Amino acid sequence: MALSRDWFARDATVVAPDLLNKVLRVVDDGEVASGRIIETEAYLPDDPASHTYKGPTERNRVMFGPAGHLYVYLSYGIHRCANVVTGPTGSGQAVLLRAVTPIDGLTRMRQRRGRPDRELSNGPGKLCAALGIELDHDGHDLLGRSGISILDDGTAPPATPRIGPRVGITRAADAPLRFRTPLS
DNA sequence: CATACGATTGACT
DNA sequence: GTCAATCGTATGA
Repeated sequence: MALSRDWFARDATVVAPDLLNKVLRVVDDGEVASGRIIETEAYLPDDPASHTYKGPTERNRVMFGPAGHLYVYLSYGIHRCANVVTGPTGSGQAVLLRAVTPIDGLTRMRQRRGRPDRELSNGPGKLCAALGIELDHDGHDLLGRSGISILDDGTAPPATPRIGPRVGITRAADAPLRFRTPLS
């Protein structure tokens, strides 16, 4: 079932671990691709590592908008990274989706990625490529009936998620804001 | 206007 | 393990 606006409007440090085991689904022209979220990272207000740290800009405007929307940006001029906007409107926080395990649309994912199954969607740029998330999706409402959505299929989040430092950033990298489902 | 850099990935030694 | 690719954004002249 779909998640509510209030569910997303909680603090990023709460939403990030709660997103684990939720299903990220992309419907494009009737074609479905989906995966179970297994790794996330929280980006907070007044977080030196967050894109919102220096205030609103053209790129990060979605992060200052209402929760439950998708923030997509171009990373290293090549890759796309997808985030879920969280918290009160205007607070500028989000959760980065770092990895999913494929559920539906495996054939299309292999086609898009051209990599071994293990590397289909085990990274923030990889999952966007595998699921077909584009820069056009920046600002997309996850509660809408079309396109990209996040669903609860009844699988509970892990009782004890593995928590660690964030990855691939240069500032405040030591903050324990990275959440991952323990290996089965 | 000019330029340095990044919430990454994939190829290569 | 190391390192180049690649370009929008931010920052400074």
